[in-house]
Amino acid sequence: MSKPAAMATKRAVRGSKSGRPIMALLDLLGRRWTLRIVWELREGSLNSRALRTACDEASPTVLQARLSELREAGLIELVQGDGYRLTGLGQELKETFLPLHRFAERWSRRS
Amino acid sequence: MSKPAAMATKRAVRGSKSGRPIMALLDLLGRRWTLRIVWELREGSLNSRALRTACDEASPTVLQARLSELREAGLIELVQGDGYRLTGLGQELKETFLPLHRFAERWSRRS
DNA sequence: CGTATCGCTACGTTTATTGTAGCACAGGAG
DNA sequence: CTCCTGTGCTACAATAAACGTAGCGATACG
Repeated sequence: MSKPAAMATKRAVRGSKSGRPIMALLDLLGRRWTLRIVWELREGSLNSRALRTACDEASPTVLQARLSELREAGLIELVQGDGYRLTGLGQELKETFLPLHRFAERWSRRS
Repeated sequence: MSKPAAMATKRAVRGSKSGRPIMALLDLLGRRWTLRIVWELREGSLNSRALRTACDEASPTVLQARLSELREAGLIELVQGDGYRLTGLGQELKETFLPLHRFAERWSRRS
């Protein structure tokens, strides 16, 4: 019980010295597996095990860390018996990312 | 020529085992400073020093690494006498991110 | 030449991530 | 009740990534 999982209480995200929300957001999303987690939850909820499988068996240590951060950020939530899922805010973020899918296709065909 | 330049040409990005472009893209963007660099270049070109200043004095080591990766990915380019700037593809990516700015404002007002 | 700026790199220290193992807790049989 | 099974989550040593400081070679200008 060394870490109550919510000890940070919205601690300033790394690199967000400017105080601008966009910087804090870019910093949060610029951590390993964060974007991936949001992406994998785009179609519905996944429990922690399924999420781990979806994320190429990422180590549970960092995965739990990211899940805690995303929960603190109010982007995902843990629902009993249903696993993790995007919150309303998370859904909005997801919508922002959907065009990324199409872009990735064009990008993969770069010369 | 310390950089072999042989590794160029679209080397597999970390975590892109699936081969899906979106995974490679999410992985590329999920590295420290990558999103930030694209963001800082959204309004025009910046040389390496100015970019470093814009990115909260991030260490040049990782900054150069990200710039190399982004150049390999064809998202940015280095123009003599003008510094780094987004390529056409990079501009497309930027367009995808613009809604993120507005979202960040809503997100920062979360309860 | 001396100076200045550019893109970029070396290298030792600090921080983040990985991989393996396992915990506490909650249900559902038997 | 006890024995399973699955869940969210954590410990901990090893590895990889990022940091911070310093400085390189090349170029340009006086």
